[in-house]
Amino acid sequence: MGVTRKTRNLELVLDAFRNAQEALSAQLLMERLPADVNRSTVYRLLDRLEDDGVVHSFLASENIKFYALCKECPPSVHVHSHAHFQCNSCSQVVCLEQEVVVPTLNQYRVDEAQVLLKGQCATCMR
Amino acid sequence: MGVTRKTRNLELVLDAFRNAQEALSAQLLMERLPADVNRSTVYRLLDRLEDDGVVHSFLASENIKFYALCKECPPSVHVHSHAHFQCNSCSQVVCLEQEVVVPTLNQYRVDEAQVLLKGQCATCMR
DNA sequence: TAATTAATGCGACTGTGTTGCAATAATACG
DNA sequence: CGTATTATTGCAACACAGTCGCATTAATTA
Repeated sequence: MGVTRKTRNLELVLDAFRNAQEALSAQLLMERLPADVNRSTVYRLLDRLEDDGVVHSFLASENIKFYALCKECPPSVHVHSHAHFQCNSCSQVVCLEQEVVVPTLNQYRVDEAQVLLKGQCATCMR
Repeated sequence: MGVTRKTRNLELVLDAFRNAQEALSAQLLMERLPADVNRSTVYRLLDRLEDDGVVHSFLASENIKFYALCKECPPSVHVHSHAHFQCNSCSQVVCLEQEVVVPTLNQYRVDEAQVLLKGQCATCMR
């Protein structure tokens, strides 16, 4: 079950995502929120927002879960096979536009694909 | 720096991987080792084996790192863009043969691609 | 065989994320 | 508006993967 009540914390989290160009981990998100927002609350909000299809999540380096707003995802076909890029130097994560061609497998039914590309971002390359 | 000495624990770990059809997390690996093999030792062996290019690692669900033997990877071009599949029901992880077509990006230099496909394996589908 | 040093075991410690529970506050309804 | 309902919150404790320092053990070297 997802978000049903409009609370201060919910608004703060949504604003943080709207203002962010990149994907955010719970940790990064909390750094952008007032210090008095509870850690558990943040995790619970992220869960609910994901249930509602408002954000999607994926794992990046160091076993850190990142979240980003779902922009052009048709909620019906909510598969998220688009790729994410993480810079090995600054650790920043961005959502890419590209959909990834998921190989067809005859032994498995693929419901979801997580693609994380890693390398150097433009800023860290120069 | 990687593995240099041939120890009992090293042999046990390598045997476990050779006998496994699927990829193993540190946890799963430890279940297949004698109980007296220390947890830290397992993690350190995995690190060394990865440094040496003997195994490769990737993240699966629940923030768990999985490891598998590198079979046909040319050590020179050690990029590991091949996909992995994880069953949402039994959580088993396998290495797939398929290489994934990595999209070319002009703003980023991609050094590595991690592709995790999720769904149902043949056993869990019936 | 002795010296060197990689590997190990242990225990304590991170850091991410979860949970139970009581208190608080957003909504629904009269 | 005032009250009842219940979603949300804060807190503290917890779970778990993985790391680290350090003293001990054991594989290799000479």
